[in-house]
Amino acid sequence: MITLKNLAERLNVSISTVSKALSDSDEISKETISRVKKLAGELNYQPNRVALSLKQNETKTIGVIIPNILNRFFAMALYGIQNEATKLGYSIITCITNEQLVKEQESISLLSNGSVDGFIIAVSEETLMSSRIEHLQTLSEKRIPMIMFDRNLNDVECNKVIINDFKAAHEVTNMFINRGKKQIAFISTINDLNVGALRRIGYENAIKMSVVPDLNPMYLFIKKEDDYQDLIKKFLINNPNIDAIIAADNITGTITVNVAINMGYDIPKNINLIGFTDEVVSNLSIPKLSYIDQNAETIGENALRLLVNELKNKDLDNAHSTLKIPFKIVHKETTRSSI
Amino acid sequence: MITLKNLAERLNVSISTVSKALSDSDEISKETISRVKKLAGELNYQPNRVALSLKQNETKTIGVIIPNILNRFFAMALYGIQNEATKLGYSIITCITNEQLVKEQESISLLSNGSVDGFIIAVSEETLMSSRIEHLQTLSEKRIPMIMFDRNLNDVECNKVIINDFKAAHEVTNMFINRGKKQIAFISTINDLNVGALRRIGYENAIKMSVVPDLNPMYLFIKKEDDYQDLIKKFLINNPNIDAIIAADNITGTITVNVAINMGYDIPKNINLIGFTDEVVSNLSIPKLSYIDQNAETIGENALRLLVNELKNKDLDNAHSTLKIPFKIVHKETTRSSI
DNA sequence: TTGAAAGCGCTAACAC
DNA sequence: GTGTTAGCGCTTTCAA
Repeated sequence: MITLKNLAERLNVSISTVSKALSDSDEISKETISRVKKLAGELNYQPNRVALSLKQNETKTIGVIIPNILNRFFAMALYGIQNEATKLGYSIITCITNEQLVKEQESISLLSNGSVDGFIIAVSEETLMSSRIEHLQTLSEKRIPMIMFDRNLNDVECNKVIINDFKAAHEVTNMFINRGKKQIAFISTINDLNVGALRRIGYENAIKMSVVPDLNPMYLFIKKEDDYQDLIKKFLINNPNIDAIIAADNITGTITVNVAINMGYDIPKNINLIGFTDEVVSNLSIPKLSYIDQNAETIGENALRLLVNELKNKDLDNAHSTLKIPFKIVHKETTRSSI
Repeated sequence: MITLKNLAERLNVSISTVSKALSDSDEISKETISRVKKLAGELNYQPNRVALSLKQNETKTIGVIIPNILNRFFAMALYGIQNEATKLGYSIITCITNEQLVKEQESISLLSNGSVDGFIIAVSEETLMSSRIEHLQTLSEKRIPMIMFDRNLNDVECNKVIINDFKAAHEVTNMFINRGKKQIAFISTINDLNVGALRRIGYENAIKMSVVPDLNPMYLFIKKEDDYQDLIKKFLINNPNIDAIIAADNITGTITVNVAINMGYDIPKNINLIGFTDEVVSNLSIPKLSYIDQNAETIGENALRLLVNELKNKDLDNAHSTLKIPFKIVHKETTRSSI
């Protein structure tokens, strides 16, 4: 690793001269500047980031804590965060908590020793369920900025980014009602998560507010360890008149299409279907699954932008708010109007 | 952020005394040690990582460069890397190159200024195709240790981790041959990648070496931008006697099952199918796709372990080698013996 | 048993 | 226009 000192020695000038020359200081003569820059170029000098961080008391690095990288939503959010970070000159240290509170606590504690300037966090399922939030409050106390996204905790004071899950579910439910669907079911593997709950409530609310008579909510709640295909099949057998399904997570929609087709249903003629997922997953079923796009990448980008903003205005003590990113309903084949 | 200096002032001792006390130096009296530790505990002192890094000339951070986080293989590998890193006391800075050479160059250049102690890299498609490897050679010159995995370049001298893709494809092809299959097809969206090529060659080789007469390779090569469902359907129509299929990537296997079922095929009776993918994807089709598990997590873990090993023995100039992680053939429903 | 000082690589206020 | 110095937080050698 080549340092300012190395350059200074070779050029027979002082370290500070080199430093100033490299930053085009007008204290330094044109000639010296070009000599310095020439050598720096030749030797491929790069300022040592660690020394800079120590000096400036900022690392230009952000800690990203996510529960599960195999979940496409988080993977895409991470991609958005990463991209925006690069643009703004930041690096990302990622920690995957695997939905465990302990790992989340460890990661945050590990990184809040000056390793990062701030955090972007989607908390683990365990954290949501247990409401253990001391590790997050510690960050506030230490005045380390943090943004939460997707999995938000009301009791933690910070800026947050989500999509309007309630509205999304509400809207598609109403769409089904307007299409004259009478038995609209709701399938979820994530009822324990707040996003899962919001989607469920949006659905429920639309059903209950409807003026259509005899409209009742129908649920299939699945646990992570269950056999999805099996439970969905049984659910369809037990409820043969279902004519629309909303899948609250990013995978059961696809599985439901496959199961229903396999049972001989004609989709979308017999059943309209929509999931909360994305383009790639949509292509994994025949017919292709319609979906509510959660704009994960946009969520990530916005989370990062908000955080960098906070870092730049650390002195100002702004009030916290929650940014709602618009969702997008993408009609593929499972909601083709059968009229 | 609370520092040694803070502690020293409060305790009316010198900074070095505090430092030594915290590391249980026997130069310091028991009493001082306990006083120091008590206060440090109360104030929740954590040594500043940046200062430590500068002093020790190591960051305990590793740069991980991967092409695409939405690819489950890389996501799982990252998870393995991350986990093992935490165990060994390292952090991970992730860069996603989105399969672009430029981003790969930028990421590496950005991080090779002392930000990380070493790299774990799966190069981008563009890098593979263009064979532009200066940015990787720079790392060797700078003596920054690096491990490559999955996407390996022969011209880059470093330790590498892969699965034996050739053998895996060879083995399943032979399995199909032994089952009496006569028209064994190979579908791939990744023929441009070396893993893709290795799988193809393993398949070809098994076909060619076979003593069964009239056995010929049959290919469907798909481009990323193509409509997968459509091309696969046409392929099946044009080759109605296919009785076995190997899907070289982690997604076309599932799509092929769905397309074939949709066309009225009975699987696995008419066609045996296997993909290079994982458990979760396997569950997205009916019948469930059999697959070759690439042990992505294990690959990641091993890559990290190798790298840390190198970091610990930076002086020793070991020869480089390629570690082959065993694959696992997981028989689900699409290879159920139809006999 | 404790403290002073140097130094990791860098910037910046302040001399000269 | 250039150099000296101090200091970011830490460890470690050497001195007291």
